[in-house]
Amino acid sequence: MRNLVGILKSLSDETRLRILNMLFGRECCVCEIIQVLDMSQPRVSHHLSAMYNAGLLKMRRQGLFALYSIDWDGIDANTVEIVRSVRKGMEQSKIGQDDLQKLASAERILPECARQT
Amino acid sequence: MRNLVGILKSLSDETRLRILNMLFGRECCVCEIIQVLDMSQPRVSHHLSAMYNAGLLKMRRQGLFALYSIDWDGIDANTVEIVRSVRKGMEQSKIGQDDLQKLASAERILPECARQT
DNA sequence: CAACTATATAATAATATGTTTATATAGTTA
DNA sequence: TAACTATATAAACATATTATTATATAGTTG
Repeated sequence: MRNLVGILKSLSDETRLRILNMLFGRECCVCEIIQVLDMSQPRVSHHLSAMYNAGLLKMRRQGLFALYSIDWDGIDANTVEIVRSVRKGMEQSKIGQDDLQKLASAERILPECARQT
Repeated sequence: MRNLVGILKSLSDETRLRILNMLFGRECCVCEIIQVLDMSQPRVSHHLSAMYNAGLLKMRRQGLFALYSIDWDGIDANTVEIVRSVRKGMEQSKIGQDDLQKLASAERILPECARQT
């Protein structure tokens, strides 16, 4: 049950639901999430850590990039159902739809890096 | 989506999951919940209000008693699924099982009232 | 290896949430 | 209606969560 509370806690935040929504579609790197949400890097990293620590996400490195995705194999059946419900909820929301739209054109570089190219 | 966050927030607390678990079985009055959880009356009332305000619970009065129950008709399909998952999670937990056991022998009187009988 | 990039972490400040204590209210009963 | 009971609410305090700012680290490239 402690675990269940932990999962629910890690999901009870708007920013985290938006991140999760992005990850339903595909693996994302931190800078893509930063661009879509238009939030500071530490803020995004912090929320990713929270979901990672709750056991919701997994991460792999690709060079400098940290690629996050949903850890479908690591979560139990109950959690899967909760996460699926969140997905449905986000699909119906304007902000969730907009985020996915933006994600489609996001790039794996920070705005600053883009300037220097 | 705001609503979804609200639902998840109202569920991301151990005490509230325990209360919800009790309400899966049947309508409960506040003093029964107080007895089972062994918590102060304002504390229990506060958590009930939180779930009530989130739209998860409904309440009816029976004399002095306030009877709370899950508002199955008031919550949307997605929320129903989340709540069902919570139920499964609680069924598997020791504390959830113990609470239901205690609830079976709880009475609609506060310990203080009992003494005076 | 020096400079750089993407990300993480620590420290701090801001905000929200939960708990307790005290008090109010709605309904009951003598 | 006065005393009582079950519950709600408000105020004050304690704790937890989130955001920001600053700094560290891991990996890359010249």
